[in-house]
Amino acid sequence: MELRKPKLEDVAKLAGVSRTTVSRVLNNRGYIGDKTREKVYQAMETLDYHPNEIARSLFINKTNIIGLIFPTTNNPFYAQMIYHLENNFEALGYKVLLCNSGGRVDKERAYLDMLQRHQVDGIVAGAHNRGIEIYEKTKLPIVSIDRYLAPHVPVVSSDNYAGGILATSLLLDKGCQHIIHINGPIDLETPANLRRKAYEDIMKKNGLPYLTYEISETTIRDLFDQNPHVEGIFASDDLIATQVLTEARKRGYRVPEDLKVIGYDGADMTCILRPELTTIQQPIDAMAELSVQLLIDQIEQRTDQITLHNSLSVKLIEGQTT
Amino acid sequence: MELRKPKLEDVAKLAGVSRTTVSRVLNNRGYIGDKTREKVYQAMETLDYHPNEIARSLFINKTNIIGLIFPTTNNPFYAQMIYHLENNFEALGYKVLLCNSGGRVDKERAYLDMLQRHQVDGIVAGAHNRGIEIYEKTKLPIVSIDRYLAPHVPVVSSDNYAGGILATSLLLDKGCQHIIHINGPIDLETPANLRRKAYEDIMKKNGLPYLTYEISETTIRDLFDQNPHVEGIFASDDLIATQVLTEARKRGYRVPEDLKVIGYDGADMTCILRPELTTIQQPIDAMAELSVQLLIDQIEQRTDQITLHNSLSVKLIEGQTT
DNA sequence: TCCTATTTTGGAAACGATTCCATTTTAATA
DNA sequence: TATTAAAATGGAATCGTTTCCAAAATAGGA
Repeated sequence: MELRKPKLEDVAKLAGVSRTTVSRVLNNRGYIGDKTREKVYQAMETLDYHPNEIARSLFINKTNIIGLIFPTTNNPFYAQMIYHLENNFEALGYKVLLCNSGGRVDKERAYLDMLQRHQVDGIVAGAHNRGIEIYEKTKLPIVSIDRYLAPHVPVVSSDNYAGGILATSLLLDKGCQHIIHINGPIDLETPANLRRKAYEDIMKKNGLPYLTYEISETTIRDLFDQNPHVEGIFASDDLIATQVLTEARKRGYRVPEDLKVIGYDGADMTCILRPELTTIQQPIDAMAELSVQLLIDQIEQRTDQITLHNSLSVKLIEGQTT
Repeated sequence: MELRKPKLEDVAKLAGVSRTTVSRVLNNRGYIGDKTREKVYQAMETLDYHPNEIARSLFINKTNIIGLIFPTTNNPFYAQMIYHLENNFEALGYKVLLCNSGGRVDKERAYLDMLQRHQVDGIVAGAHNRGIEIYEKTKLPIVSIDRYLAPHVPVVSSDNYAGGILATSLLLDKGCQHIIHINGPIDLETPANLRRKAYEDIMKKNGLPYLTYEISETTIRDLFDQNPHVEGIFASDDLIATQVLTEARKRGYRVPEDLKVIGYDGADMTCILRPELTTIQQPIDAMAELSVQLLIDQIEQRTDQITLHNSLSVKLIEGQTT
């Protein structure tokens, strides 16, 4: 009863030709007689034949699959990045295998291993764990988003330092003196570290005290408890900035009169859900596009075209929180 | 110079055993002598051998890959759904191929075809296009999120009708008489239609006029232009609700005094970014988990365990917009 | 009509794993 | 020690394609 999926050989048999001929029709390669081609198409139609891409991949030694490793899709920045990566790859005939590392080193390692076994043609790595040595030794085409992986792996990022300067300067220009920065977890090798450096550099340059909190469950409450007179907060991403806003309103601060807040990322969803938030917007779409380009260049051996460090510029989006 | 990836045969040769033996070590199957196993592990180590999953898949006729078809990852609801789907599948040893249909029928068709060619073990379909006949004829295990696909395809959804009742009732209870509903695009076969039906039913039952707008570029402005005295708005998702809030504030409405707004979905990101929004929360995590369960049941032929219609209950999250 | 170049086709060997079956080696029991 | 069962190993076929090579058919020109 359980009838097998039709294979190329079944098509060949029904059309009365050889496997070779069917393969030629399928791939439009070499010489093919018109009536033969027609017969083959007919046979495919009647059998509802779908070529087995796995068998094909095995032979041609290419899968047209790209691995995407990110901490999570459940975050406006990554969600948008992944969306555009998928779109761009799809347009070029590549499929994407999605891996959520969840910020865990062991998961990232396991995924990396899995992707290699699955013979992916390349990887876009956007997770931020430290100390994964596989990146060093693999010969696989890789592009990294916002993290140094190995000497030969190109990195795509936005200009985090400039973004940090932009954000801090804005708060200073608006008259803030007492400015605090909130950073993501520092054990992750995130680009946020550059944003922080910019903040600290410019505060130093202006002779002002600087203070950086590392985000945790209680960070935001602690910050307000310990610094009731804070005038400006630069959060290293929009989610943190939003939580700051929420807490500030709960405590009766008027924003932007008493307190100014600026975030970072400026993903589409954030801009819709929090249009009033001032933020530094990363060019997510352009970053995705460039990453795809760089990966394809590696896959197709155009290694000469590849610049190792690619930094795209950010943009200030002024809302009503500054 | 360009040295080939080591294959099973290379390992066998180096270890001085047969391919069969190496395969046995690899899969922990059958009898294996201890010293032999050790030799094989050694050889794998020195060669940095990674088994070729493609070749394996071809033989065992299983890929352990699941196709995910959704309109986009760049939306809090889908982003969270995809995140949990991926996590649950990963825990069971499955990988996911991500497909963004972008709401286009032709893309969904193309993806479906691609997934079949790639021999995926199953599909979770969360896109909402009409008239895709492939779902009717394919023998592939499928689970649909929130859409009827074919008689034999199980559907996972939340109780949209109850959600619509809940939302509309709340507005009524809070004293609204003039309540308007905003729906997504009606040419998509979305569950929003049930939410709308609930809204219209209950308004009728209360002898009140009802009015549904279909979302477009200008819908929200039109709505306010044409109904300046609107007291309550029930939006079919949180993004629309947020845009309503933004426009309302721009026009000077006080929320919730002059106007009450309720959304739908209640995704984690939305709750962080818009904590004040009242919404109907779908049990996204549970929906994902159940979908995975239903798909695996099909893949492993436990067809008796499968209920065709699975509706999970929703929850009212009261914020400050009502 | 014959010869050569082009077009059209098919046979068989890959691709890198797994598994069936058979064979050899080792261990256990009488 | 002989006998038998269990443990350990290997050979060859297979999964569904593609491609190399050779052969057959057709067409074109002298």
